[in-house]
Formats: sequence, structure tokens, C-alpha cells
Amino acid sequence: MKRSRPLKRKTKRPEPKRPEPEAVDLRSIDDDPVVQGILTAISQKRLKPGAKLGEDKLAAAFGTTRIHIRQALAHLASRKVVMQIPNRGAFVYRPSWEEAQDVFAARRIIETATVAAAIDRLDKTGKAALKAHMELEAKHDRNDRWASLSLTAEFHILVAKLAGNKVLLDMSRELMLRTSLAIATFEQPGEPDCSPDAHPDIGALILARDKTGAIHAMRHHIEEMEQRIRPSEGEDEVDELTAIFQEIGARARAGG
Amino acid sequence: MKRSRPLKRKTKRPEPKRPEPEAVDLRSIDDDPVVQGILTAISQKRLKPGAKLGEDKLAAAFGTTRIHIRQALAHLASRKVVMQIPNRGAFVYRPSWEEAQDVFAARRIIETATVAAAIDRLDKTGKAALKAHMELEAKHDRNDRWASLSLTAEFHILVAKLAGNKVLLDMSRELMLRTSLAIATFEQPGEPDCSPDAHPDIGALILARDKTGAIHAMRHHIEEMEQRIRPSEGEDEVDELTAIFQEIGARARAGG
DNA sequence: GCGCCAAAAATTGGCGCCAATTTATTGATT
DNA sequence: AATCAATAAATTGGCGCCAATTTTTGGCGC
Repeated sequence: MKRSRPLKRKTKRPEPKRPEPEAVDLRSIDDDPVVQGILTAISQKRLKPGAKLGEDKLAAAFGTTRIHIRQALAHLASRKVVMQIPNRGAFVYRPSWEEAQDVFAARRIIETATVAAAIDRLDKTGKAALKAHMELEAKHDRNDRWASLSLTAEFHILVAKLAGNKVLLDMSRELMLRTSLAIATFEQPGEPDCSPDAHPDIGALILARDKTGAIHAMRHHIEEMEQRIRPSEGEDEVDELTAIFQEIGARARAGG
Repeated sequence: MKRSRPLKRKTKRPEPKRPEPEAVDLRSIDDDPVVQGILTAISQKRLKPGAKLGEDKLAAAFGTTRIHIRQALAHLASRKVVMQIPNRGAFVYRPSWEEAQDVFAARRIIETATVAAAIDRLDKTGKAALKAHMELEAKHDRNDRWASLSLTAEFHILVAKLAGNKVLLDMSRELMLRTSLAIATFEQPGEPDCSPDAHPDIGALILARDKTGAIHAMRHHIEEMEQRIRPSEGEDEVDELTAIFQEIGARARAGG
């Protein structure tokens, strides 16, 4: 750095030789197992808002090095899933009450539009996927709270996928996560995130191509979730990161 | 790391001593000057899609160290403003044609909802801010293409601010940037991003609290932008990072 | 017993170094 | 002369070390 070269103006660019990375090797940080693990733990509410994510502990838990953990945490901080405080570390993001309400308002806007687009684009493949998911949700073991939470989120993601807009899909993913954090922060404990029969209703309306009905049902469903939280503040500590992530890893390998 | 301690179970947590980071020191990576500089350069189209962002060059340009640059690039990659390819480096993101269309579709949804919310919440302060911006846009030097592009984006950001939803505001910011990238990638060169009189029209409708009209004008405005791009592929190279960022830094310090 | 102050431990932040990969240059071959 | 292969240069990726800050621990006085 700071070489004392005499400002060698680069040659007249003899041939660009295709320095453009057209469509290569697009693997994203989202596929990183550390990122995935933390996201899974949060959406399943094993990691609660405010929980500290120590770099050394995470590195040990995931069996990797600290620099890798830091990259993952930085990414999660960019997505407002993790809050990083200088010299203090990373914590699971805890939204303010206003922010929690903003998340639900954004979901009302985006998911009503999404469900409409999904109906417009609905084809054979989409119908099959939707039916498959609805069966999964109907038959799943309701005692497995973690599986329930995953399925619940995946329904909304599936609708976003059916809409066929990658940008909206990413936004929906982000909003699902932030909803998890909002609910985990402000919920009255014990209640599920989604009322159990809202998803079958919405799914049926989509399959029937009843756009007005589906939009209305989706808005009602989101409002129902929103009304379940209250502006209080719950405090809780979580540790034993190792155990949590080892179990998640085992599930992932087993195909959960 | 890997100390051979006998699994000392932590004591029964005598007092949590408030390990929760309630509301401290929330400065975000978004305030980072490197991030700001790159974002400004992109939204002003000084950095074109596909341009390489070399770590050493950026470090020299910003007068900082490489590790700092890497953090900034990682953050920008999380926000899909920069594309990072393993072992090859970071490039200004170049959206696909489908992705560009998705961005405009998302903007139609979000910004029509945003302008409606802005009208609902419009108060004295908001009116003043809107009028002030409209004057700025009317009087500004149209020959200063970089200032024009900044003002153009700021109008949409202002509307999002008036809506009073931080989540939607962040999404609008992201969509503005991705719009810049989409237009820069697929535009016919020479035309401005926004037609010049669309913003005054929309602003007037907001001030008149004409919700239906404002929504319609906003949708039309976005569709107009969308119809200005075509699925081609322009190739172009940009270098001289140092000059670009030094000039941006000088402007920022001078209050631009 | 409670709170304040100082020392020790733990954690994060950052820099330098070096290996791995890619990119550019040079030289040989058809 | 153009193509391809081998070498050299440049760039990114990652690990270890150490400084800076925070958190905990221990001790003292009120």
C-alpha cells in the first residue's frame, strides 16, 4: 500500500478480457450454516430477544473460527436480526414497541399484495405446492412446538413464493423474522403465533381464486396476530448455546 | 478456547445486573462513511453496475484500512447493493432483467401504500418538509446531474418518512437504491430517472390530501420509470475510485 | 448489609502476516 | 499470427496475536 509508483496511468485497456462476472458462483452468505442456524433458532424462539451471542461461544458451538462467526453476525446485523454494540458484542435484536407495530403494518401491505399476485399467477405447480403444505400443516404433530413455528412461517413464505417476485419474497422473509422477534418480545406467553385455522382458510381461498376473500382473510389474519401483543417488557436470559445449536444441527442433518 | 475447565456450571445467576442493552449506543453500520460514500456514488451513478470494488483501492481512497472496507462491503452485499464473489472480489450489483422488474413491482405496492399513509398522517411539520423539498427540486441547478439524482431519490424517501413507518422507510431506501441499479443497467443512456414534473404533481396531491389522486399519480410515475428500461445489456468500466470518493467526501464535508 | 472503588478476567476490535486463488504476462507450439 | 500452456503478479481469504474496552471479581469503607 502507498507504493511510490509514479502514478502509472493504466494502459489504454488493450482488451477488457471480460472482467465482468456475468453469472458465476452466486452462493450467498444466506446459505452459511452459522447464519442458517441462528435464523432457525430465532424463528423457533429458542433464542430470545436480548440473548447475547458471544463470538467464542458461537465459534465453539458451530465448530468454526471466530472470523467466520463475525461475518455471520455482521450479516445478521445488516438484516436487523442481531444488534451489535461496539465493544459489547452481538445480541438477538429486540424491537421497540413502535417497530413491532411497523412490522405488522408492513406485513399488511405487502402480504395482501402478495396474496393477490399469488392468485393471479397460480398454476398447476403452485396449487400442488400449496396443497402439499396445507396437508403438512394439518397433519403435523402439534406438540412439537418448534416444528409448528417453522411450518407457520413457511406458509407465509410459500405464498410469497407463489407471487413470483423475488424482491417481495426477500422482504417477506425479513418480515417473518422480525415478526418472530416482535412476538417473542411482546407476547403473552403460551399462545401460538398464528391461530390454527387461519392458514387453511387462506389457502382454500387462494385455491378458489377468490382474490377479494383471500386479501381480506390475510389482512384479518395479520391483524389478529398484531392484537395478540401488548406493550410490556419481558426479560429473560438464554444460554447453553452449544446445546441449542447442536440439536439444530442434528435435525438439519436428519432432514428436519 | 477449549479450556479444560471441568464444565463449571454457571452459578445460579445471583443478579442479572442488567446485562440487557436497553437503549444504548445504537450507531449503525449505515452511518459508516465508507458505506455512505459507496451508496452515494451508486445512487448518483458514478459507480456503474459491474464496477469492481477492490479492497486495496477503496482503502486507499477512503484513507482507512482493509478490514474496515471488508466490513462495509459485507454490509452492502447483505443489502444486495454489492455482489461478492469468492476469491474474486466485490462488484457493484447488476440486477437481472427479472429482478429489475420485481423492484418496480415492489415499489408500486409499497409506495402507493406509503403515499396513502403519508396523507393520513400529514401534519404541519410534514407539510413544511414537503414544501421545502418541492422548492428545492424546483430551484435546483438542472445541469448538476449528480445533485439532480440525489434530489430525485430524496423525494421518494421523504414521502416514506412522512408515512411514519420505519420498516417501510428502510424498505423504500433499499428499493430506491435497487432502482438506481436497475435503471443504470437497463436504461437508454441520457434520460433522467424521473420525469421532471411528476414530483410536483404528487407533492401537490399530497398537500391537498387527495388520496386517490396521489396513489394514482404515484403508480403512474413508477410505471413511467419502468417503461423507460429495456432488456438489453450495456457494458462499461469504471475506475478512478480515488477521484470519485474524494470528491464525494469533499461535498459531504461542505454540506452537500 | 449496601454501595463505591480498584484490580483481574474475559471479550471484542483491529492490524499484520501468509496461504490460496485468480488474473495478467510471457513464452512456446501448431 | 493465433492459441494454448506455464510463470509471475496481484488480490482475496483467513488465522494468530495484541491492544482497547467492558464485565466481573474482590476488597474497603460507610
